[in-house]
Amino acid sequence: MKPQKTTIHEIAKALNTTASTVSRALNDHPRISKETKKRVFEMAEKLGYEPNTMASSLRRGHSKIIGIIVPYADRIFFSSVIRGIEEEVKKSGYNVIICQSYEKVENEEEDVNALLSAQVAGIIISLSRETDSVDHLKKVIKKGKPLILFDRTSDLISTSSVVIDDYHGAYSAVTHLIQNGYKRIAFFSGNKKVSIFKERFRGYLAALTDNNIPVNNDYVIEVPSDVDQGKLVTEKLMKLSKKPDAIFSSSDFSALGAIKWLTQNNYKVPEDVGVIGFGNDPFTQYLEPTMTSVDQKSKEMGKTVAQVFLEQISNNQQIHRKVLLTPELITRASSDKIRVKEIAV
Amino acid sequence: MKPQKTTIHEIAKALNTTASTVSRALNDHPRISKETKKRVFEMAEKLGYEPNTMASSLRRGHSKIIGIIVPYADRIFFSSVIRGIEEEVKKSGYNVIICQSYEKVENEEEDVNALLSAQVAGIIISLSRETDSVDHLKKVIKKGKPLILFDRTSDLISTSSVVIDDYHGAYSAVTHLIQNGYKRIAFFSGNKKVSIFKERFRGYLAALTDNNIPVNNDYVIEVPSDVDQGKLVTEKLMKLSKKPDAIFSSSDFSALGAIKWLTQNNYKVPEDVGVIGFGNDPFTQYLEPTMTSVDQKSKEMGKTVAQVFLEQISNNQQIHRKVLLTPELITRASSDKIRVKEIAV
DNA sequence: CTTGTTAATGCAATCGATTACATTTTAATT
DNA sequence: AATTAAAATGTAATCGATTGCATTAACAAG
Repeated sequence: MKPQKTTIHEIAKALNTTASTVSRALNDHPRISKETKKRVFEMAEKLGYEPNTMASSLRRGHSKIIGIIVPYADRIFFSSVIRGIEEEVKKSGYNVIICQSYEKVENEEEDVNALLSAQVAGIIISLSRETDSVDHLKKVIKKGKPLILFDRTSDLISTSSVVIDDYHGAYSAVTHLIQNGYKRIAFFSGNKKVSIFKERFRGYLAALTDNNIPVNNDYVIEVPSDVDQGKLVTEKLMKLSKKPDAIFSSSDFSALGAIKWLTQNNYKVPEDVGVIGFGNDPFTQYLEPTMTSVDQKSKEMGKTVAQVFLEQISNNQQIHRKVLLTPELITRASSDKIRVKEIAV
Repeated sequence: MKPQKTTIHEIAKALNTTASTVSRALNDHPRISKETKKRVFEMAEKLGYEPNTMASSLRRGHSKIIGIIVPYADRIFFSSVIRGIEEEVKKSGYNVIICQSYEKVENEEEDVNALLSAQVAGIIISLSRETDSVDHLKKVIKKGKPLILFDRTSDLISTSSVVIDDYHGAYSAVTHLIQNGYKRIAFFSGNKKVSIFKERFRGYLAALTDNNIPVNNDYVIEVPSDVDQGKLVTEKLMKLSKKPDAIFSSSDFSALGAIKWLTQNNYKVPEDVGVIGFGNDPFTQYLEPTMTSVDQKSKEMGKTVAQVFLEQISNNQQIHRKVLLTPELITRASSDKIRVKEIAV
């Protein structure tokens, strides 16, 4: 009852030839005659041969498996990127191993080690929030394997990366608010030490400046990505003598908190206060009002990451590519003062 | 600049011993002296040794990688199960490879083959909608490897599975509606050929019957899991001479459609019509009103699947376990007529 | 001092496939 | 028919770790 396995040796024996010939035939080696190839394939089929990729990887020195490390696999952004990667690399015969860091560097290190031990072809990673040392990543490069960072990157290491243009995303969101007649625009920032939030802040400032709107420091607040925190901060903002008339948030969740607090306190969104989030989480389209948000192009990001990886693999030199994807502002009701006005007229 | 690699042979050479001793020392073999072990570990550390799990898997005949096949990796239910699995099996040193079937049997077959070729330790799968033949799954069992189905299972194959008790989930949802005073309860079903929807329908019927509420066939409708379809069907329902006063939907999305249509047409939820969805998608908690839904225990399901897998691996016999998880009704505003009344008083 | 016993280590085959380097076969040329 | 080039296949080492079966060393008992 033991699982019988067919190897190239059985095929060889059955055909009265050798494993090397069988191997070459299966790999369509030019030095093997057409008839032999045909016989080999037929016998392989007949014996139910299934290649052992592990053995071949061991010999070849590299597998067709890519390691992906993300903080959490069930966050829509990450799962969407993962989907994009898998979809793309599958075409070239690669599979993906998923590891989760749970936002801990230690886990990241362990994962990198496990993946390298498993002889992955390369590693794709979105760093945990607390990752400040990158020695474990350097190890990947030292082994001569492609390392690609996405979304959460680091300046401490020189390698390929794919991120969205956070500056541009913020800039276009704020510009959109201004064009819709909002003037006192607050900004919910994430931790400004993190590059993506730094960039979004820069975009916010630039949009204001370019439109000759003075920056009000009371309007710039660090808010964790969380509904309740969003509510809290909104409440504080709306107690200012000079209330903001719009909020641009670095996170969909704190933006949601803002909308919730505002509507519960009889402010109308978008008429009284416009709101824009960041991330374009699926829930944004189901809210009332529907929420304008900056889409992070997660699937496209996955696809791009995959392409960079494949490119890196084929020219096996360590060429570092930095790809900047342009995020897309998805305009919905929460920021659309103009249309609301028109309809009212 | 080639990536230098340390193998047990280098360690052996450095210590003037042999690879077998090193191997045994690293694996804490009882026949190796304490001093030797210590020397080996120190040298391994010094030389930056990293095991090649591929080589060891090849020799041992099995790897520490589990294959997971799901229709789409970015659906919250699946990504959540995946997270649960990864979290659990990581403790035992396993990694997971993710494959997507995109709801196609052909892809499923290809994935199974690729995974088997990669010598995975076992396969965990949620079937694609159209999977009616299961030969590719039988192959897994024939190879003597654990096969575990979750959520979307099949009667055509005898193996372990983990699903939620859909009957119970529906039963408790409908009972909850009845207890809240609703009497004319409509049911949005999925395709009733699919077992999970069949079960939910059974639960719906049983709850009505047990409470002496007659079943009205006009109230039972097949609706694709889709917001717009939900709206459409709701409109039809509300045009009946005897309008329903509650809707229990097999899907959060069609339930959302119902809520949207109702509120847009001046029906109050939950006062005029109660609504309950199925799935407890994250968006349900952000709606206005927040939506009651049956939680599918996705993370727990992942954890359970992982445990069944590990159990199967250790007693390497093919014991088939069928686990039925109890879903949880998450009551929120959309079905809570009573509380709304009390607050009004 | 020989024999027996146990502990510690070494030897060599093995997992399944690949590949550099022969060797043999076939076909072409003189 | 002999020579030679080209085509097809075979031999054996290799990838890195594991493991059954010796072998050696150390020590105790007779």
